[in-house]
Amino acid sequence: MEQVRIAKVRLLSTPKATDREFDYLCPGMEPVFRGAVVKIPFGKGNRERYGVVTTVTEATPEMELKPILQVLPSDIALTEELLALCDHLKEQIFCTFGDAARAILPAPVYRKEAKTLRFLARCEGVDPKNALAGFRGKNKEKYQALLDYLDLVEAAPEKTCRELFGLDAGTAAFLEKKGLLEIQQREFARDPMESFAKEQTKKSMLSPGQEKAFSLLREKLDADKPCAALLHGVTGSGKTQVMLALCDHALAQGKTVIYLVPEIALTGQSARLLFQHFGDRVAIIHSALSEGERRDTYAAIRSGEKKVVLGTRSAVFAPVSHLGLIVIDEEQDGSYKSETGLKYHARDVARFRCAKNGAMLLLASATPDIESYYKAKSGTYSLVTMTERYGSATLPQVQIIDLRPDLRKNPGILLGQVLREEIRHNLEAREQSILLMNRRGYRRFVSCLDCGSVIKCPHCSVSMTLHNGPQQKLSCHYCGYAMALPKECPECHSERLVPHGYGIQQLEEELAKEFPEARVLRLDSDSLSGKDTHETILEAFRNGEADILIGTQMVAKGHNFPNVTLVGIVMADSALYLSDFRASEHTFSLLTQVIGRAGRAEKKGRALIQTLNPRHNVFSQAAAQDFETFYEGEIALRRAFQFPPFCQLAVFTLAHEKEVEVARGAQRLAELFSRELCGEFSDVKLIVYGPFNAPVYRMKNIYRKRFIIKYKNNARTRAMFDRVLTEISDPSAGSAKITLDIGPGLI
DNA sequence: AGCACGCCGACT
DNA sequence: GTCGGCGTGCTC
Repeated sequence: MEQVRIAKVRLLSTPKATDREFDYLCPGMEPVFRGAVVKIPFGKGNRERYGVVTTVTEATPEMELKPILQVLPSDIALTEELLALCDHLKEQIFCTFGDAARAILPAPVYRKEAKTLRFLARCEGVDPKNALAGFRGKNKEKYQALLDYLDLVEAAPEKTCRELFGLDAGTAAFLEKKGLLEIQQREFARDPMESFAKEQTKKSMLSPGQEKAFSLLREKLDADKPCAALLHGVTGSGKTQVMLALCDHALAQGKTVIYLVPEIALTGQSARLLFQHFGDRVAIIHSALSEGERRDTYAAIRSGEKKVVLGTRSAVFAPVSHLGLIVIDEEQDGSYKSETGLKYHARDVARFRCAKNGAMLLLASATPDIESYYKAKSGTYSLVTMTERYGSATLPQVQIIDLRPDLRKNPGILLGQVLREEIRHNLEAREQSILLMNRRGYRRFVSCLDCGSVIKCPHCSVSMTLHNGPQQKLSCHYCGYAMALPKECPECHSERLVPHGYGIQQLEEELAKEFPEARVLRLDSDSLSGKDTHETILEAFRNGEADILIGTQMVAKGHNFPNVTLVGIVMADSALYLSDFRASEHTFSLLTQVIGRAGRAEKKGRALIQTLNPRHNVFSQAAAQDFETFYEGEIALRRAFQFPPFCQLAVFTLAHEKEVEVARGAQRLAELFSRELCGEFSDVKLIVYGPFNAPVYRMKNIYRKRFIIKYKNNARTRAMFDRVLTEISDPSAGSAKITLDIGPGLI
């Protein structure tokens, strides 16, 4: 037998069972090399699939091999470092090699779909009430539900409609032919950075405090060894200038830089400043890029044309060479953990890449993640602290207000006496105010006065949220299903349906009643529509077009409003009531950030925290911006109750549309855990909690149960997880789908 | 995951 | 009758 060139190929899109190497014949002419992306025939139908070459050998094939069809341009190919990253992610988060490779590669490499997205929309002049009069058959009800839904929401992505109403592939086309709905091709969003001027801003001088932090960090960077540092600075201490100076220093040494920002910040003012600072050298990566733009950006980074990559968490995969520095700004932000698809944490990917490249990882925050701060305290990271506010800005004066006396006088009120007076004062002084309302716990729902039932989403186990608009509408926060507010109770046909709970609309109404002359802007996901984006609303507020800005978390993040002198937190407790072990941490971080919005310029700021629980330490600690004390209390709790950083957390979730299948899978998984822990893996130390119903047990018609595991991350534990995952995927264990989330953001 | 092949219930 | 539903088994 003759020797031929054989490439070992791993598929880009594949389940666990085929996440291995397949042998293919190399074509005669084109060079095939490790890391190359190739198109190959796969399966009985020889369908074209994409894969990554891991090895090329000369050998005598033992069986008939199929040939590689095409080798993609070499500017796509994965570098050694990125190949190693794929292996690392497979090992650490139990994804497939291909899952990791797809997170790195731009989508057009492995998918050739249009850039458009299919939407279903209602047809002008179609009355859903009698549109289906001539129809018979079992699907009539589904079609009716779809048409009613489209009538209410105007248009929705086809995928959503299919999930909600269980439609099959041909239905949309069928109904379109009947003239009952319209199929639209919509473009993905445009690049929000396109309009940003590309002029470079002048460099600002560093203050003595900034200079000190900068030289400490520069020293670490210049050592050219893998290292990590945490830059902890109070809000307004000017961390950004320090980090930019460090980026400039790295660039001057011929190194490249990845600069990560939280999801919500990328369209904001601060991102624009970064963009302008780096000018032509920067490539920007975010979710709104079209696929073509993504491909071009990838090539520009890979070729070395762009030396800086600015973006949200996925930018951590950017194919830079000569990586010298990865910056993670607001490192405690939850958006660095991906909760869908590939469930990675950008910080972990960054640590791996820095270690491989002898680069520096720089984490920055005013309120670091407890786990990061622990690493800094215990020497894993260098800790650099900035304690002074930059320029003449001073910390706002903070009052903690007990709202209970106000509530006794006026049940249901949102603005207490003190906050009202402060708002009035600001209106008279022509200064601006921000009111923050935490979204969680602030939702309106509808229940029946007679039978007491709450109107629930037919696809999810949650109550529907009431929205006031031109028409009163109920919508589901989890699947997007919407319906008109019914006239009568679906259970008992009583007409006494009443709204409960408070929404941001109640706050708007209270303000309108108390301060009819005040101009109020609202920023939350409901208020965003075609022309009103985050950025336009914030810009309008910054320009003084309103006196009061009310909103959710969005108002707290990194915006600089020189004329804002009052910040009110309407109900500071709401995030504390979550069952998550990070609830205090998130509350501290949110309060600290929003308090920092007041009085950034020359004017002295005030902040008011309204609460039902004024003696809770987190409020006084956030008021004093005393992270150190907060941390000491929090880490003691984590140690006592064995939470991260003293152990790792993982969540196994079983999902299926049939409840019995989920129960069966959960029982089987429980058996597997106890079998392995008593048998082959008896040396593994871990604690299994569960099964529990997921916080939203049924979502989009899928039931979910889960297990929470506390464990130590080592090769033995990972081997055990792998064993359990393999066994549960066996058909005899049932058909429930299993997913594993390592280091969940929220539990 | 796709995609073949293969065996049963509704007409869209 | 036949189109299309999804169960089962395989992929160099």
